[in-house]
Amino acid sequence: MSVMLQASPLSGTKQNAQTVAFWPMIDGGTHRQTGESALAPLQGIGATLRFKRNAAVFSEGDPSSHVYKVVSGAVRTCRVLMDGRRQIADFFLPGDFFGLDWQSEHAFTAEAVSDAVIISYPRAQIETLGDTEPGIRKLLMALLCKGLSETQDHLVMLGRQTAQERLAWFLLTAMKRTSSSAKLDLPMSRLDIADYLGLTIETVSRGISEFKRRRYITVAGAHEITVRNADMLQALASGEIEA
Amino acid sequence: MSVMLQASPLSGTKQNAQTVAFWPMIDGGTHRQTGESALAPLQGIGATLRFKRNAAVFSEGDPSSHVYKVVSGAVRTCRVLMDGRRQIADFFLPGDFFGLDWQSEHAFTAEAVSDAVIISYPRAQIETLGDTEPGIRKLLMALLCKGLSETQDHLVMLGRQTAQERLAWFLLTAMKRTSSSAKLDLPMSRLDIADYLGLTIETVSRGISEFKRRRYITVAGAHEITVRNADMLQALASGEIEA
DNA sequence: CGCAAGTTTGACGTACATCAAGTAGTGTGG
DNA sequence: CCACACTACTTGATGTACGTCAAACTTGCG
Repeated sequence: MSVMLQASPLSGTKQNAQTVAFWPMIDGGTHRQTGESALAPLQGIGATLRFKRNAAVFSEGDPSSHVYKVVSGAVRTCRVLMDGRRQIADFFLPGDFFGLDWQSEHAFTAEAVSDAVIISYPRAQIETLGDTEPGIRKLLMALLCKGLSETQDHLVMLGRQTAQERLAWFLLTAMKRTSSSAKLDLPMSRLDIADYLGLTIETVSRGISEFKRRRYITVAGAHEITVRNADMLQALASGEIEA
Repeated sequence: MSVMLQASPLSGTKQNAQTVAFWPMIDGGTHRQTGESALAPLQGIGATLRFKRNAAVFSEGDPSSHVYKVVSGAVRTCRVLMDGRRQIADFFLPGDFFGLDWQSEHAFTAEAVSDAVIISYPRAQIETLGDTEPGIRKLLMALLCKGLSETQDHLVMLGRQTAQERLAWFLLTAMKRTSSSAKLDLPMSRLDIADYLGLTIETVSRGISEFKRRRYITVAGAHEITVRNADMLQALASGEIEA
């Protein structure tokens, strides 16, 4: 079982990629991906890695050698244009798989949003497993379909929604993902949210302040947001109601 | 073999879904999707359908019962918000497969951009074929990955590019898709382009006029655009150069 | 030919970006 | 525990790219 696959490119400390899971946990609970039963075959081929905040799990252009699963913390996939503009494609929370965009090379960079523990599965083994295990195949298909579907929703949002609508959509999506409790603990910064929604940090901040004023949400410490009126956010996000 | 699966919802004429392919053509040439060899198993399970311009192949919310392949003409997948705002997710040209977003229900509506001939394959049969034929499985996976990858590129464009950059990106993408000849015959209207790029029809038109002025392109009859300076378009699209 | 649909061009408005201060939070060392 | 610094977030003033409204022009089909 291989170790030391990754080193931390940003932080000066050297405590990355140190632990190997003997029996990596496969199922973190009831999360985004479908069909998470019958994953026993994945047991034993995963290595546990640790990443500090902002460390890269893989970079755009790297050969896509592994599939990853978040155990704790959070991960973002993003692309940075030459002049520094950045677009975040997705966030991944505990239980989520990522890195299966799978075109021989990664098209996006994956970074830890917060300190994170991640299991990596070698792509080659996943692929051969898929040939014999229909469950694995089904899972991969389901994950890809779900990813495509979510990316398409994201696309519509970026193409046609106003700043307020984007923000409402973001909060509702976050609720759905985190066991739909009204109390959200957002691991990402305002800048991350802005780059996910195709906005600036200032516009995100103003939007949140406006939602506070209208009592749609309450905020405690910038990363803890409680949704008080999901119906109004839903109406906003769907365009039933304007600004 | 079933016939009359679809009726034209828009046009008054009644000449839809009339032909059944005895041996449907599978490979329209060298097009977008990868691994188009070993598709013999698909032979014989496809039905040929005809659609008039703007007719729906399937609608958002319909059960996703089939996978489709464009034979001639072009197809768009789009979503319309309550107030009429529309976002086009993708265009499909001859040889392209679509409708495999495959989440039990279609998340987007598919419509013919121009009069089109399309082959439909029943999803159930595709799925059972996938269990026995590794080639089919690989193809589905490859198509999904390609779709995801392209959607992600689209996402970055919508989130972070200016109008001019979007337009340059669109023309370059169109070139790559249509055998990379410099002479493009765009089947879609300015409105379609606008809704694909997250812009208005006026902004698209102004952008094209500007490209004409700069001699990056020449235009004949609005649907025929010839790229004269792909390098400049590339520089614009990638952000090397501004407006 | 003649109309209708599609496209281009112009004048003007606005939502969001940019620039620029402030004001929390968060971690570190005394 | 507090002082300090640093980063993150908020708020305000101003600019601008693109949207909106409106009118001409072009194209293609009956």
